[in-house]
Amino acid sequence: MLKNKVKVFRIKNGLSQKELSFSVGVTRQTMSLIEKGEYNPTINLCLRICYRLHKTLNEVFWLDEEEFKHEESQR
Amino acid sequence: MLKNKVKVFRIKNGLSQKELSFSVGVTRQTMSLIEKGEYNPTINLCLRICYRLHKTLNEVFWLDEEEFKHEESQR
DNA sequence: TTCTTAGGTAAATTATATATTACTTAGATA
DNA sequence: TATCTAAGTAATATATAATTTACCTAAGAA
Repeated sequence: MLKNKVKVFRIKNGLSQKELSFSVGVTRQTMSLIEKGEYNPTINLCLRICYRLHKTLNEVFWLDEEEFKHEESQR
Repeated sequence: MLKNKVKVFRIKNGLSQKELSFSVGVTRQTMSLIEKGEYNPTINLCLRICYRLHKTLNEVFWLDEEEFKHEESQR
């Protein structure tokens, strides 16, 4: 399951959904769905969001799934 | 412009396109286009690729654009 | 020669990210 | 009472990520 901290970092940057979404070139509705975790955004958009929030991909997006909690399970 | 090091890390892990793509649940064609930088994959797929290659998002994907080379230009 | 693997690519299709429009609630303010 | 901003959400439409099928080249092995 895809997790993210967009909302937390957006508020820390003093931005509204409207401001952040305009700043990265998407609609407020899209940003709302991303924050709620109901979207699987493209990496390009994720990078634009991260740069705007002065954060890195690793800090903002991650997968929270059993299969990924044990990195050596495959291979 | 979206850049990535998928091909480099895939080879370092001793994987063919076929093996990596099957391992993360996409087709070989999709992986080929991602490696060539002609796709803007979803963050979920990027994360699965990274975990499979034992790398982080920050190590594999980034934007190479003028507007993102100067982080303080906006705001 | 033939056969297999690895990889590039193109066309058509499907799935889904994103946009558009619009309605809603809640809080702050005049 | 308005009126404004912020945010959630739903329906429909559009753009594009990803699939499917198929063809190609190159290299190595039988």
